Amino acid sequence: MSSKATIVDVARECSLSQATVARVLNGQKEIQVKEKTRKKVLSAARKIGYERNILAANFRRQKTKSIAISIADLTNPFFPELIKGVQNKIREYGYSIVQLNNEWNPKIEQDNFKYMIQSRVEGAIISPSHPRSDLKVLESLPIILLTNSDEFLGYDTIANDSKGGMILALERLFEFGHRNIALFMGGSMMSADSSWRLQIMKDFCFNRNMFFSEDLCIKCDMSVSSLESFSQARTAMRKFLSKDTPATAIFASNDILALAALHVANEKGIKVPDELSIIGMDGILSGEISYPTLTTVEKNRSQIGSLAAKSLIEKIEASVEWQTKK
Amino acid sequence: MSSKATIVDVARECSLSQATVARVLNGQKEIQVKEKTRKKVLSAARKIGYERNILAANFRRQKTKSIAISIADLTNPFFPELIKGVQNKIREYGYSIVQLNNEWNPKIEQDNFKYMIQSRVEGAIISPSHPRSDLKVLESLPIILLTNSDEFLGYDTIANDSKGGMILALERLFEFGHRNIALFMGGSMMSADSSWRLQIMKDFCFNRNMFFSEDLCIKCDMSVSSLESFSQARTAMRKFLSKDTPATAIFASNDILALAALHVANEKGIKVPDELSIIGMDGILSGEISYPTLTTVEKNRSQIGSLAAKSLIEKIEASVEWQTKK
DNA sequence: CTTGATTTTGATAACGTTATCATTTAATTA
DNA sequence: TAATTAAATGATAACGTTATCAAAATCAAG
Repeated sequence: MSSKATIVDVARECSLSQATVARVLNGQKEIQVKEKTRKKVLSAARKIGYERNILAANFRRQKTKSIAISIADLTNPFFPELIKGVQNKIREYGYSIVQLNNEWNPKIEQDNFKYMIQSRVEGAIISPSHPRSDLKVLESLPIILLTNSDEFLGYDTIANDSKGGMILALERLFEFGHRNIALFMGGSMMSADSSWRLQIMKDFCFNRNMFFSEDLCIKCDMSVSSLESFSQARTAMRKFLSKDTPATAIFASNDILALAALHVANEKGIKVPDELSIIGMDGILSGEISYPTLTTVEKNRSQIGSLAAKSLIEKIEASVEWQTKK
Repeated sequence: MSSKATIVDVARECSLSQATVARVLNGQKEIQVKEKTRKKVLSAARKIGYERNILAANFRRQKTKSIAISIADLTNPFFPELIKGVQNKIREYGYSIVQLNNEWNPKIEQDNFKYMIQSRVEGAIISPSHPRSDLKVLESLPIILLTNSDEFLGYDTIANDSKGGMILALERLFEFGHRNIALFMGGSMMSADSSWRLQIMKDFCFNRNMFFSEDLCIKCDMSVSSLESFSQARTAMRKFLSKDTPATAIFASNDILALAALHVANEKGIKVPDELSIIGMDGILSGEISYPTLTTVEKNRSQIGSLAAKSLIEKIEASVEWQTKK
């Protein structure tokens, strides 16, 4: 009994055609209806307790006013804030969000992509689970990628300037007198992530006549849960320290790695930053909470999110226009 | 051109009625169709590239095979893992998730509730933004609450045994010889949270002839972002310490508070746990990452999530049966 | 006041599925 | 084999909205 009143009932109630009623109630462009009739319709609708049946509307238009966000792992502290940014922006446009996780599993990721198509989301923001994620199922769907990998050149992409951020961090460390900087890198083995980071490091060292060696690089798989990553990173860090490194500073490509380094330093009694400087990247909560508070290159994740959302919506609306013109 | 083939096209292709085709393709209970015709249908469907139009199906059945999950703030480290638990469980049943945040804002929460109804989710898992959250819009919807507040007595509720956990922590501290235990409590001012915690504390102290005083209680609003909570909690902690407390241990009702206490202790040069024991509750990542690693009463959030999901689905399916019987 | 252009409203056909009931076919029993 | 029951399939009507086009009302201009 609750929400059974339809547009037809409203039409009967106010003695107008259902077409006119629909024009008033579907909230589209407010065109082609007199103020007087609009009011008549609205009051009638309120009177009999009409509520729009979104399912019917979605069906008829074959659209959902929703977008998808595909990420690897919601528990990775990088993502929630990003999603929040998307949500806040998207609300302005009246879209809703379908949030999908793939647990770093390409199979699940593909399933999620298929689900997006089937459920007729109008666009998607995608953080590829790895550099070769297959996006061809989505070819007809407006998408924005969150990545700074070079593997997705044909696509619209939004990401922080990780390269710039990294150089910024290195320069800072250099200023403070560090001449032996270790590079703590994340990214899965499938990832091309490490190569450009390594290159930047090499260039940076070369330009400043600094010592560089592969021995100053620590690698650690990140395509697992954050807690596991943290644990693996600590192991890597312990191994690194056991080799009696000349490094006086560490740049880590993300905060989890940096915090692992910090944790190991603490447990070995190495004073940070006096004996060892550590600088991370992301700006996650755990970094703020740690003691000493982690120095980091802040990525404004919420802003990335809202930017991605904005771009996507624009892309969606543009493609709609294009279709109607055709 | 892509997914335009309908059930009617498939019917034509395999010379069967659309009813039969539907029976095969809608994936419901696999009843009433011969293996031979099933194959015929499936191959025809594959041949012409049929894809089920979920929007049409949703419309016709006035259902979405989806549930909502309403929380205050996704960036609160408590929730992502919980949601993950829900997602994993829900996948088994073929439902999808609509995740809604309210930023601790009752107004937004109400809007979200309305949206749930409008978008015809089949059920909801709700973490009320505060103890007086108004649920009456949802009266016809199967819901499961995530709370241990007494304010929601009529509802199905799932939560960790916070009381038990608290007592466990206090007993542990007692065993280690602590006789002056401070209570660091969160929860918004609207929250009834503090009262039962206080009561437990009083009882605990009374039973063991321990000293108890309101001076051993620290309060801090938690209905803001985690980072802000952390910051406010540090302020509260500093104030507490400035009063030269006899406390040798602190039980905090969640990890953010505990970590704030730990952080302040670190900055004041107070050795944890030698000079001050701190025990938290939740088991968030930041606690694992902090140094020293935070002692805490672990809440299995993923398990709560999957349990809530399971209960909800059962409730949904039960209510469907009930409706069809009627 | 006519005529033509423009705005506003009305009538009605989809959209693709599921649900209901009727019908046919197969299986079971006498 | 006929009669009865059960299983499988077919025909068709919704579901509530939006979209299309036709009709009516309004407005502008001659």
